[in-house]
Amino acid sequence: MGTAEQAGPVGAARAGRRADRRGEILRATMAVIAERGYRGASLAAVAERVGITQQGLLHYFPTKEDLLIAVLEARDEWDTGAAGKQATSPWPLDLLATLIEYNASRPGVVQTFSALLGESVTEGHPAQDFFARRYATIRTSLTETLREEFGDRLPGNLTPEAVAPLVIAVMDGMQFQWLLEPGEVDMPAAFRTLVQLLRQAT
Amino acid sequence: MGTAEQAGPVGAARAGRRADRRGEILRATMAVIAERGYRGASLAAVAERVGITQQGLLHYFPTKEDLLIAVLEARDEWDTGAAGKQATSPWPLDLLATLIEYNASRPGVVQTFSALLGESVTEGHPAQDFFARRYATIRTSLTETLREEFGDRLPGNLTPEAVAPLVIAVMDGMQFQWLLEPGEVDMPAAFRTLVQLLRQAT
DNA sequence: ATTATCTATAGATCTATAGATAATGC
DNA sequence: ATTATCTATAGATCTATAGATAATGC
Repeated sequence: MGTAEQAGPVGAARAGRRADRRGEILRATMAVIAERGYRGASLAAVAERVGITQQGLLHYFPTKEDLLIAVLEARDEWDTGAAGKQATSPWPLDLLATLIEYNASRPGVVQTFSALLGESVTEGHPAQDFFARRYATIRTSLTETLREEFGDRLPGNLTPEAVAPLVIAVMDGMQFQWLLEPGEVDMPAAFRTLVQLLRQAT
Repeated sequence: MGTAEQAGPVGAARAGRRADRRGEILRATMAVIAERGYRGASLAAVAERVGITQQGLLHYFPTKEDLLIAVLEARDEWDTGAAGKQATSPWPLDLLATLIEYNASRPGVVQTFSALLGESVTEGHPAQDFFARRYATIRTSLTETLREEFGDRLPGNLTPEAVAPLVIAVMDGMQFQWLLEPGEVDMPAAFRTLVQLLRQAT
């Protein structure tokens, strides 16, 4: 969902006031989550950033959890949108490398989702489902990618199924090292290193 | 946990009542952090688990942050202790694989530190230094390990320096996938897959 | 009318301080 | 004496509900 446009006035006013405000709130929420995590993010802090009161914010998102859900949905749309309009089409490794370079230029977004990922392993966290589903989807898609590029066997006689979770782990794990010591690690280079490791002759 | 030995009889009472109590508190703290993260962990929840009041707890650790620091110090000791008494001696890859198998049998501990790692990327989190230092140390040590096993060049003509961060990223990243979907991923197997990838002939 | 915000506030928590009381160790 | 805990409480927050008021769209 997300696009709740009653909009559709005369010309076509992009998204409507309400949708604009919602977008503004979502961006503020992501920023506050990056700074303090979801549990540490207060509605008041988000509202202040938008320039309204905490109660005004609840007019758009009735509960704090609704706000988080909306952030996760926006991410879902971004993911599938960036995947070239087809949620199912697997990304070639080189395109993934490009995505990682893009991420490296947006530390704020990386921080928001790394913080959420970390929190999501705690009991009853509302983002648990999101990340579990996301991993399942990405593992499947990446397995397909690897099979297309390498066939049924990769170097070391490994299967695409076995290697896919590794590739994902490298992407996630590097984000933490990079966020903590941006000067010490080169996230895109690390991914290229992995690709090089995979592509060498058997 | 569970064993709350006030033991310490005549002979030489291993650690003393106070030290026992502190240990008990630290274990309770780790459990609560695993459930709710550090920011979400309340002193009252930790105290309740120990069976004292929140004010009683502050007798042992004057502030909440002191409590976290103590948990991180305990982890530091565990790390260097497990490293065979020598903080500097690098672990061979096969020993690392064993460590990961051990971790796979202790989801609680993994969850505590994964949650902390995630939180640590948020602004001013008190565990930031701990994880930054830890990564720096592990990267150095693992680089040495790789150099000992492979020399200056790994498959794909890669350097030990370039590969070390990857290996760490795999370990961290796999923990998140495993915590979120324990049935779907095999953490020790993933690490063995990585080792296999590294060890194949060039 | 509907939508966007605001003021007021209830009801929970949370961390930390102050000071009392009971138990333990010399 | 020192150590372990407790009761009482200050002072901040936090989320969410209730209800008023102003602005916008037909």
